Amino acid sequence: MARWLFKSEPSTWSWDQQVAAGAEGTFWNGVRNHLAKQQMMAMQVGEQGFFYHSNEGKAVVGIVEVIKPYYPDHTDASGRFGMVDVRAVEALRTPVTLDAIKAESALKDMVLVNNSRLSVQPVSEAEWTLIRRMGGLG
DNA sequence: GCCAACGTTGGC
DNA sequence: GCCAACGTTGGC
Repeated sequence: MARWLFKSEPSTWSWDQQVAAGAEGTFWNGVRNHLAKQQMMAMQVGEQGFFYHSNEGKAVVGIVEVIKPYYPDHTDASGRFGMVDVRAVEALRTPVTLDAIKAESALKDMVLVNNSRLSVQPVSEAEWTLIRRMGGLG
């Protein structure tokens, strides 16, 4: 099972809105980057990812699950990009900030640290486990 | 197909 | 609000 990280600006789409979308979830539209697209194409239903607030907050705040595999993004006029559907699984007890991630040497190779502009990223199993623990989840 | 110009993202 | 990094566009 691969692990992922989804980035969103709270002013565009926040964790609270994701939670409010409930079990039906929502589509993760708006990705216009081929590297991010490739991550989404690799996603399987049931795989989980972190929900990260960029700009404001700058922290991992929750966990989402992929509930629909890659399909065309109707908001992309060019027809080149697609999206997946995700639903909120649970919030971290305490958000794990970018500062905390950068301060943790075991996380120095995270894509979030090295390619901060990529909006959908792969996360290793070790990174997944550690950030979950830092966020107060067993 | 190269590369300069431009636009966008996101940390600071 | 600034600006570096990066991706994309478009002229050649």
